[in-house]
Amino acid sequence: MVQDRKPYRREAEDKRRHALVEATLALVAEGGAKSATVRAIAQKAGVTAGLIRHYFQGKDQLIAAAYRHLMDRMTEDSAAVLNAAPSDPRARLTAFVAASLQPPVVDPEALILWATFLQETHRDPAMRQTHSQTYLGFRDMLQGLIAALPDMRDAPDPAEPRRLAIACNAVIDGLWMEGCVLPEAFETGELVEIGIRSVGAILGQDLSHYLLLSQPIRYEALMGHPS
Amino acid sequence: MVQDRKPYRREAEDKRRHALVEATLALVAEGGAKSATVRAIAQKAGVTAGLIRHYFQGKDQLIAAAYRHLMDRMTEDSAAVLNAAPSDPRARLTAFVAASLQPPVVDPEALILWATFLQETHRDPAMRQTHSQTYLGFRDMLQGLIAALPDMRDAPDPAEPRRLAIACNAVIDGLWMEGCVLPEAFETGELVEIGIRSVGAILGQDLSHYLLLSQPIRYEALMGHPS
DNA sequence: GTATCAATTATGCGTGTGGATAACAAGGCG
DNA sequence: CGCCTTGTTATCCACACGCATAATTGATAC
Repeated sequence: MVQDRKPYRREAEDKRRHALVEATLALVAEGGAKSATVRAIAQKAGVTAGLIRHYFQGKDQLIAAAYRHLMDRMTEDSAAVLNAAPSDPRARLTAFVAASLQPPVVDPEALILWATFLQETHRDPAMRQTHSQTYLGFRDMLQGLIAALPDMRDAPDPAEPRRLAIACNAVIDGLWMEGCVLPEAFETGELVEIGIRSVGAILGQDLSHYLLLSQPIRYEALMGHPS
Repeated sequence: MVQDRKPYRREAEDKRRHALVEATLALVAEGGAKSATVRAIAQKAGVTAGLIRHYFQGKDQLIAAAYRHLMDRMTEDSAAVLNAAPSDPRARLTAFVAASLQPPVVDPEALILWATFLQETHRDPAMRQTHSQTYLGFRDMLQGLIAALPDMRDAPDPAEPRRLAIACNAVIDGLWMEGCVLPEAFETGELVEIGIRSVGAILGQDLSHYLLLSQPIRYEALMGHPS
């Protein structure tokens, strides 16, 4: 009756928390919220279930941490695009929009993660705040790109840039969403073309010429895939 | 030891199925998918849990029926707008867009329902088909409204109406979404104004003048509220 | 009325869940 | 080398879940 206990290594707190968060994202991405049980998460992270309560107050807190982690990385990657983009404001905006509507970002798993956490937004104030911050951060970034456009100097209404950013953000979100759910319903590059033309129409600019210069950002590494 | 059994009435199959579906939607709307247990659904419908299996093969089938019911009613109400709308194509389109971006339609509960069922879309083929049919139905309706516009006769590309419908649909979806999640982040009428202007910009038309004629559709009665 | 049938309730089962607690061992330190 | 801290495992618990099945009762027909 010799009990062979599972051998283990002691790891740094950061590493363990990170592994648990990644496991949570992976499970939610592949099977929805109901697949992310404490036991499944622990198994995927290579530990036993009890360890979760050693690093998090409960499962809810782990879920919240996973959401925060996901959103932080999305924001980081979005910001990274701006750093690597060319100097022409129109090309930068075009690259940004195009990147958001291509396969790495447009990913069925990404939508599942997003929809899952969005539900919690309604009840959990912390989740709600995370969503709010992330959304506004992304939109502000977009607004900055728009404001840098040459024809945006003479704004009749000071609130105009905000409205334009909201509108362009909506187009991107809507196209991204359907591209994730029904990828087979759109031809390759169709969403990008529609997105660029729509954003251009809203802003009163023709951005089609800058499409060739755009390159996709690596936006999805964080979407439930191990980094 | 007299067992007082719960008194009950025998009801028509339609009525019972409908009550169970409504109870499911209400529970999902207020507490997410995890709140919609068979026992909770039965209690809200005024019956006992066992009855669910008498009318549905299992919980999954009940969920699928609820999703289908929700989408069918959304489509019905959307179509109803077209019947009651004025004859001017621009006014019709404007009324349609405006109705989709106002409080009755823009509703936090609506988003929760939508996001919850959207998750299942990834795994359940029946759910996926329901989504696909509903999305395309809505978009085709929008495309019909766009095609009726006076300036849409001379289309250089036969695929152009489709692209425009996809783009306008995306704007509406994106604005609807954020209006549901962060209602306090937008002023009254702001989303409608942005939506109308954006759709107009995409279509190359100025629809602002027709905004006064628009009236909201009663779109939300189906969103988890008892009809 | 009373027999009949099915709609509905009541009860129980096996499983899996999140959480609590005790036992253990890995690695640092003297 | 041996102790100690604590990261980690192992075990248990109370509960809720979906599902199956038996018992009952409301309505209908004759």
